[in-house]
Amino acid sequence: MVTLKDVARSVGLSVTQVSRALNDHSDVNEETRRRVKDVAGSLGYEPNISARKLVSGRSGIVALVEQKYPRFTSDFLFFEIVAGLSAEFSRRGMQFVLHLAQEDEDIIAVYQKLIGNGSLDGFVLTKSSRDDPRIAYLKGRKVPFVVHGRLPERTDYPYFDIDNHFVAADSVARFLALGHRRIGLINGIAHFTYALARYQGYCDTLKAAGIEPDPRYVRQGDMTEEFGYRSALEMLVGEGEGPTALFCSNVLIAQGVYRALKDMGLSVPRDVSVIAHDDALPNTDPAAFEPPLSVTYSPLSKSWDPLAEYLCGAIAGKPLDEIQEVLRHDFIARGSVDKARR
Amino acid sequence: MVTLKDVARSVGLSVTQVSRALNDHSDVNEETRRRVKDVAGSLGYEPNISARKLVSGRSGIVALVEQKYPRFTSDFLFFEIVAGLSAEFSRRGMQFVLHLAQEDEDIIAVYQKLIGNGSLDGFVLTKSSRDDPRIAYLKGRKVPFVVHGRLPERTDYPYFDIDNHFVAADSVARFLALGHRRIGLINGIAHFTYALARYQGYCDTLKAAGIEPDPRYVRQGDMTEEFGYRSALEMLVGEGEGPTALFCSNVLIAQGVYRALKDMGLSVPRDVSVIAHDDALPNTDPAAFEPPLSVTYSPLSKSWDPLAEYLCGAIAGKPLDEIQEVLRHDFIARGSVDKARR
DNA sequence: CCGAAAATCCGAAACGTTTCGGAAAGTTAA
DNA sequence: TTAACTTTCCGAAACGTTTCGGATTTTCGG
Repeated sequence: MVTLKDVARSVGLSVTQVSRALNDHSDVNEETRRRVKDVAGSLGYEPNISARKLVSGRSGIVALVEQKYPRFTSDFLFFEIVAGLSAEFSRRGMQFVLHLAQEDEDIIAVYQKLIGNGSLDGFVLTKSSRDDPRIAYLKGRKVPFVVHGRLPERTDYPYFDIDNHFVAADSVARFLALGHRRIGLINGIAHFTYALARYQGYCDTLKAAGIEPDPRYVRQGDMTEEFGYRSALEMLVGEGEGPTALFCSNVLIAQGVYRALKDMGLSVPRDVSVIAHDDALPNTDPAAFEPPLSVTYSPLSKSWDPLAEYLCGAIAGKPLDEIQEVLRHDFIARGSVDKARR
Repeated sequence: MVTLKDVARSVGLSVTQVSRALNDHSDVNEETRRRVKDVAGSLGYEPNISARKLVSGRSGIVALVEQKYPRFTSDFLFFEIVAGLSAEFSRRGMQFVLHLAQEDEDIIAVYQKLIGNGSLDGFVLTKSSRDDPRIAYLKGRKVPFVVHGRLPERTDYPYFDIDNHFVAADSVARFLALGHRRIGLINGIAHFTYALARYQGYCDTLKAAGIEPDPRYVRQGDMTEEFGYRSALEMLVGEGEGPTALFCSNVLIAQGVYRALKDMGLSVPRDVSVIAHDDALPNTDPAAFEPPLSVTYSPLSKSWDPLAEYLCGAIAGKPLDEIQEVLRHDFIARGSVDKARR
């Protein structure tokens, strides 16, 4: 292994000055700096992260901790996250690693251990849930982190999120404007913050229009095609009148909804109008739907850059208001929404 | 952060002795060891891995380095690997992390950097390919690693592999025994060692039976359902006689083959016999095929334990012959194979 | 040409752990 | 009682880096 000492000897300087040169400190001659970097490069020097972390507290490594769950290995959304974040941190000269915790482990204990280990600079948290214990814990230990999502009850930490309340509110408002009164919601699992916010947006907008949300028109669960199919079937098959408009929390659900409607001989948008939220994931193209699906559009892939940026900011000690952001979606009108007929 | 010094002060011993107690060295009183561990536990002490690695060379962290590729986020096989390895290393008190390299990075440079960083104890390599440059490099730098697979031309490193030559040879031999002469192979991408070995097994067995392998009956590519479908179609639709038996390198391919045969009005096993290799991945159950699919059975999930074990062995400096293994598959006969009729 | 300021450099300490060599106390054999 | 072990402990050095404080040289205004 080639160390600072080797470089120093080879370039005829002290270890101190070599370190300062490589780290772009101010008091080193420009010509010297160049020479040092050249020599270090040709020697194949790589700073020993353990040593660096030990003395400076910085390792340049951040982690995403994920706990295994049953659907884990088929959750391609998750790997989209890993790939995206990895690229962004890499671009910033940092290392991003995935630490997979076991199903039976206490997640807080895992963080505790990793922090105690002292080789990470910070964490990215995804899938924030109501009363997320991780946030309270990390905040308490003063470890830098950034959250993909945000909690309704506290926001004193770095985060990047889309305006999920508005995602649902916007869609519902559009339905209302077209005369729909029986509007349904097929949402994600209730304890995730994004699902919660969408549910709130859904309820608030209906209430503001003088409509009491009807629990028969609301389903919350795993956002799969199958779940969308089942939910739509249940809502429309039961006695009483089914919804004339449906908001789906992702495109997969909408896929299931389309299939269910087809199976029942109903048509989009004549019988039922549909809007879905589109994360712009690969393998799902709402424009290819028949008819093309109108969406609230907010590519997940736009999150990786700010998430990385804000975590780096948090590590660098930036003030909170510079490392928080809520983004609004775009609405893309296609052919799946029409005025109410029933 | 609570350090060894804190524990030492709290328990009234020297830092040295506390360290030795926690690491189960011999020259510490049993009663003392217990006391030390109690105190360390109640103080929430976690050894600082950076410091440990610096002095002892051991961090307890191993990594899997994967380079991004187009299908990455939908490659659930890969995440099966990550999940499996993670669990096994965790069980051994080690940490397993995933480092995702970018598409445009030179993979050797990535390893070079990670090694220079000096915070990892070793690597797991998957998807070994012909003349895999990673193996030569790691071997040269004397960094511990274990390979999932093995190279035909060199085997002087720790590995775990199944007998891929025999996987194909066994299947082909069974076809031959039933009178088949025109036997096809739908394989994985040619430069991966497992695909290469299976191709060899396929050719060798045919030749031993006096049959010259016919390139029209061989396809090598991405192991997807689509690829299986296309390949079967091409082989059977072209002029001349198509194969009467097909060996598929995984169950997805076989799925495609079944669909192609159905589309062409051919039946399994009357018109074409089919055997596939079954890694026993979730979401694919060969017994549920119509007719049930006969397979060479070798669950991928059995690899994680030996891979972890052998990498730990390599780190501990065990001799090579204790950390190499080639496993043979089981053949499971179901309803997709019959004697040749054409 | 002098003194001060700026530019450039360096030695030594520190981070938290493991380990080497040895010390002190207790035990056993003669 | 003494010599030789055993058992149990400890001080100090080392790993490779960053950083604090100061030292040395160069530059420049007057």
